[in-house]
Amino acid sequence: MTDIGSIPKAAVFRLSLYLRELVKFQKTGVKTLSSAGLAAALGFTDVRVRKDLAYFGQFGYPGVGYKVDELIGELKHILGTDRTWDVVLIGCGNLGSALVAYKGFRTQGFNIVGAFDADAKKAGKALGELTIQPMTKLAETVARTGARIAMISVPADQAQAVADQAAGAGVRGILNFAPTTITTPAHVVENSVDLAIRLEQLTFQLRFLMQDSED
Amino acid sequence: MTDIGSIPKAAVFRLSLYLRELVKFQKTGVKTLSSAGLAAALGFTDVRVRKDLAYFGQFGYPGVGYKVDELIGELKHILGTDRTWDVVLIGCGNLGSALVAYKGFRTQGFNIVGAFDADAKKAGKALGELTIQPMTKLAETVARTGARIAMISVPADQAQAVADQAAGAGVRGILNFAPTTITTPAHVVENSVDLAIRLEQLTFQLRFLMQDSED
DNA sequence: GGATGTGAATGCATTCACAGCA
DNA sequence: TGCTGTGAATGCATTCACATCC
Repeated sequence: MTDIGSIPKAAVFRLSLYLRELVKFQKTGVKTLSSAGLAAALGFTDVRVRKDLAYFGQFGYPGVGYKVDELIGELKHILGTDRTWDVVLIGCGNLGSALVAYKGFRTQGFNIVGAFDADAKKAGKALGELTIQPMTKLAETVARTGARIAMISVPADQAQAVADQAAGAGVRGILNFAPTTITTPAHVVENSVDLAIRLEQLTFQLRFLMQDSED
Repeated sequence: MTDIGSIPKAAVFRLSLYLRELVKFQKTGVKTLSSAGLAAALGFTDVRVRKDLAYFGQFGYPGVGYKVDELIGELKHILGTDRTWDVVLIGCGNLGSALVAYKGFRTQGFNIVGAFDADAKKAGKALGELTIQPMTKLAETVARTGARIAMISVPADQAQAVADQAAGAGVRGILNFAPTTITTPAHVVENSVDLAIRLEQLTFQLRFLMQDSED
């Protein structure tokens, strides 16, 4: 197996973009696609596509290109989405509710199998097809379902405590939507998505674009 | 004004993390902070913090560190959040509803001033304190409010059309939550957030961490 | 001919080492 | 002494040029 340390993180991210785009091509009946064709759809160069794929193996056919079905299978295998992943959600506020209802997870093989909230008053209430459970039930659900991923959408000041509980319950990957930095043990992978920061990055670019820099 | 082209994108992103962390320090009454102190809170090195800040100016005091209040002001100015930004939301499904309700935007100075949906049946319905409007009203609202940012949370197959309409209406920045690549004119900045891809990146790391690689 | 795959060169971000200031 | 700010060195990602194969 390829050494994960030698692979640029950016390349792995682009792999997901390639997969997303390939599925679109597949739906329109395209059977075979060149690196240049895939690159054009994403605004990249053909070399970048080939170099990214080359980190993981040789999937193409010289003179022909890539077989769409085949490459989709390979990318799913590499990214780990050739199987289903059970996920628990912690934090059932506005964002958490949207995450449960978001259909895009299911189609990618992510299955939310439990919803939890620290607020005891929420326990027992319905959230989509799930019933909100108190945090005391987290470990039990993780053990029973084998869920290895937690999505955290709690207020910033609770995020670290909740992450600790998730790690303690046996979760191995955390997607953190709380607007704060959290730390996890070495055997738990953590990724953060801060929506406000994403807007902030946009305003930075906008200030230059709009030349209203009054210094 | 600093040349935006010479500044690493990653550095700008970290600026947002610094700001977020500084506000936390401010709340606990910290008046002065060294680059090492700020770095430790985020798991970075002190040099990285200083180098990132140095792209934009000299904000520190040798032998002392950085004055928390002052640096917060500088970072907000750099990032463009020393003012309020009006934002329109396009796509009032689950995710869109959560975005409207998300309090984190308001506290960073982002104000959602209009909610739009292509589905005519949704027009007139309430969404938080807003009333959902048909897309035909988009240009008018953008012109009236001066909103320069659009958040797009529509299905993938509508995203490009909606982005075109937003650009046509005078929007200059787009935060795209639809799981697809969209293109915009040169004078419109675009950033994408694909929630499923974020999970996918996590499973990639997990497969290696959990050593269940069956090749 | 038309495409992939890859060593070599380039360019960019990070880290190192230290000058300079309070 | 303690800390910031920065030129120089390193390391990493991207691009270039081309060997290779259908």
